[in-house]
Amino acid sequence: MTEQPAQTTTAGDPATARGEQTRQLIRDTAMRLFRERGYAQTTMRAIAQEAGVAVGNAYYYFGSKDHLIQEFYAQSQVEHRAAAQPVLDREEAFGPRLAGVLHAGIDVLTPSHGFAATFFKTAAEPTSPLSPFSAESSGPRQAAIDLFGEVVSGSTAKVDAELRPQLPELLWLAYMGVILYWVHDRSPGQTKTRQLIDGAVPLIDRLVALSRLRVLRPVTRQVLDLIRTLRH
Amino acid sequence: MTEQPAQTTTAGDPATARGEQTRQLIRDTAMRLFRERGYAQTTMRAIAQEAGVAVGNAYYYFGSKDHLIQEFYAQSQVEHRAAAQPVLDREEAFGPRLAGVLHAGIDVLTPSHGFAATFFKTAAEPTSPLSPFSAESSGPRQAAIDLFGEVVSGSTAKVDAELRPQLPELLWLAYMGVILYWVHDRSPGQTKTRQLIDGAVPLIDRLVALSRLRVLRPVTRQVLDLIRTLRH
DNA sequence: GTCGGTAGTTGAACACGTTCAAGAAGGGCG
DNA sequence: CGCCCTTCTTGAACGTGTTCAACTACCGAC
Repeated sequence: MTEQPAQTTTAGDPATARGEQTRQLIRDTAMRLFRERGYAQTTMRAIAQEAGVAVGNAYYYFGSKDHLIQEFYAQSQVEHRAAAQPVLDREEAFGPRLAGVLHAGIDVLTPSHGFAATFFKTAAEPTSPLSPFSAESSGPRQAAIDLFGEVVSGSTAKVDAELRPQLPELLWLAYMGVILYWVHDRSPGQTKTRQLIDGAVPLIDRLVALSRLRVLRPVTRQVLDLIRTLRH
Repeated sequence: MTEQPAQTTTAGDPATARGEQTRQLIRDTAMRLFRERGYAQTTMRAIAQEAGVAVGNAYYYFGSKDHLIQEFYAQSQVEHRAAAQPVLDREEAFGPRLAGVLHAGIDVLTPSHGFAATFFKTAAEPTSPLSPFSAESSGPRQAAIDLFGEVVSGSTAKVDAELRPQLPELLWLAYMGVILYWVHDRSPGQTKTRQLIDGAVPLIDRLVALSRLRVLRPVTRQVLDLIRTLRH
């Protein structure tokens, strides 16, 4: 129990929060138990007990059990960004960049497939702050969209001028689609999801290239108008 | 309490189930309360009390609170089929048929938008029997796919021979996408969803027509191969 | 040092979904 | 009528997520 002997503000940490250690302790314990037992099988009492705090204390830092998921969400986004860096440094063509970033996302999530699947249920609820479309998720979401922005901007691909500003968000949406498939993917090692990425990327690549063609201009515009309308 | 005076096997009903009345009573009560208060706010105790039975009795007929949703699911499918009939009788062209059937689906769901939204959360969980992709849902799902089969088969559209067998399921998938959007649609009267349908149908229509073009044949095949791979 | 206020912590209590052992109701058969 | 078996029904009890009034630890101000 009595660890952290003198506290001494572990150097560098701003004086912001006294209970920051507790917060991280609870978060890390929860993540570990989620991975070990799954989301539903991990009780708040178990988290509290393993972390050595009272159950009410967990609720001081996290509004609900679901909010612990958001923590996972944010953490995964950061890991995804890091895992994508080598790809962004190495690749120049649009297709390989996109494929690399998508694969990197799945790489990061793979160890959590078992419990991440069940948690996406909560993310799907529109009213939940956990929804990837919700205001509460706007931080990680924007970071993810920016990542796909880098996929485009750093590439040699020539993109239709009207499509360009929408493309990062569209790619993020495609990524959400990949994750939705991944969540339901019961093939060993989620091989099918990898096939989905490798199959879909060339199509997206071709589609993006085609969007500049004179003859397809009306269709491109029609699609973009529709998307603009549907955004809130 | 003491209604249904003599029982007398209300003529026509097969002698199958003694408690069929109770089952329907619980189901109807649950649906009403879901609509009135929302899913989360409706407790099993409330359902039982309003139906005039014990709480355990509800569990005799429905494995869980979630299973009551499946009842709603099946019921909606039947209503959708009925609402689509006039469209299928009236329209001949592929586009209007598809648009009509999609609109009919949303028509049926609209009164339940408030609570249906929150329930789709459960449907999104892959391990749940409620998932539209699950084995338990295969009945309603196949019925829905067949409905889109009628959209195609009854139309004057000429469809690529390779695409033809996959098309009904693809259209159903698109319908699932529409519902996903509808669930998140907070515009008054879900107007945006209607715009989505009206905007997407011409695109789908055009895409289906284009699939027959010689030059696009490789792409069509590539897409179809991918889809075949990804199906389980 | 002590006072006061904020931040952090506690665990009992609540409402909920769900389970289950016990019983009641119904009907076929001798 | 009495028996037995299946179907149906009951409500108390369990484990869960969550709340909250009370308490403690810390820290700056005087």
